Amino acid sequence: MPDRNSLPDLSKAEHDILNALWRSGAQSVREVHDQVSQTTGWAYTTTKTVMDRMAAKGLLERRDAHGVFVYRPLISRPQGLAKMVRFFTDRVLEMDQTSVVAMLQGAGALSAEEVEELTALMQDEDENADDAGEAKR
Amino acid sequence: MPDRNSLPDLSKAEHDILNALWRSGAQSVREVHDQVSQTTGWAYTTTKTVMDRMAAKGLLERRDAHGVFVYRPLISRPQGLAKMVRFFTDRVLEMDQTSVVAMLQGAGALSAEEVEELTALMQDEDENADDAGEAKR
DNA sequence: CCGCACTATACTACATTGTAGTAGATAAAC
DNA sequence: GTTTATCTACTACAATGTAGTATAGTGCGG
Repeated sequence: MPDRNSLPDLSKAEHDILNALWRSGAQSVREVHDQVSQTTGWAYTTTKTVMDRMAAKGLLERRDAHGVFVYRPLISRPQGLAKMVRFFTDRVLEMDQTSVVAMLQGAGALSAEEVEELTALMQDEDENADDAGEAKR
Repeated sequence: MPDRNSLPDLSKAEHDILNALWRSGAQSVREVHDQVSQTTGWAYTTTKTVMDRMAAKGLLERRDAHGVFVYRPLISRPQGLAKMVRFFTDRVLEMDQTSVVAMLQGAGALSAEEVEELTALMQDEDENADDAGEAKR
């Protein structure tokens, strides 16, 4: 498997960027910015900075398309969601994740395949027993 | 109303601390640390630093109890949850919040009163029309 | 009584993230 | 070709994540 292992722990800003990319595919900073600025209110350079840092970290792939850089997400939505859903259920709500996943499915927030992938990922993590203290990121 | 207005935007670490306090009431750094370190793996001083910063920001009240400082949360769980649930539904999942709130209720993650308070808070925010661009924090 | 060990508290430190401004390079428009 | 709009790169600074070190009480073994 090419994936190092252990999903990335995404920040809020990173989620916003990824959402735009997951929604509409690979895009330039400008295109992403036009989407996220609506909800975030960010300056254009903020979007740019976050995206570049993400590319540097290997979260996005940056490619020159006729003079302009286009960014492509290197992780799938379920992969990105896993940690966040995990944090949300375990640490914010202190509840079992099954209800949440069930809800996602019911509400149509994720496609059937996405739900399946997400479920598998979260299960993996359980097995990896990433209990406290070890291996931060 | 004593509350300035607009709920705080809590970080993940802050949520962890607050959860311990909401769960077991006002506690010393040591007591909180014994709880959160299990899931976070933090060093004692990390817990301390975060809690002190929260006190400085007015999220916690710090009081000397016979030589040891005891911290008390200054916001309720629904207040703390509001922004996070909001972010989660709007930005991470891009879905309507009603399903989420319904699920919280169903799964017993929140008490009936908490759900009610949370619902009211999120509604307020909607009305306050805190749309993009203005008044960050 | 006195110094030692333990704990609490305070200060300092350094990396990452949040959020952006400014300068230089290009390309498009006159 | 000079001006103008973009894109990209570099820089900046505050907040957060994560902790180490230094100092001050405090109770214990002697």
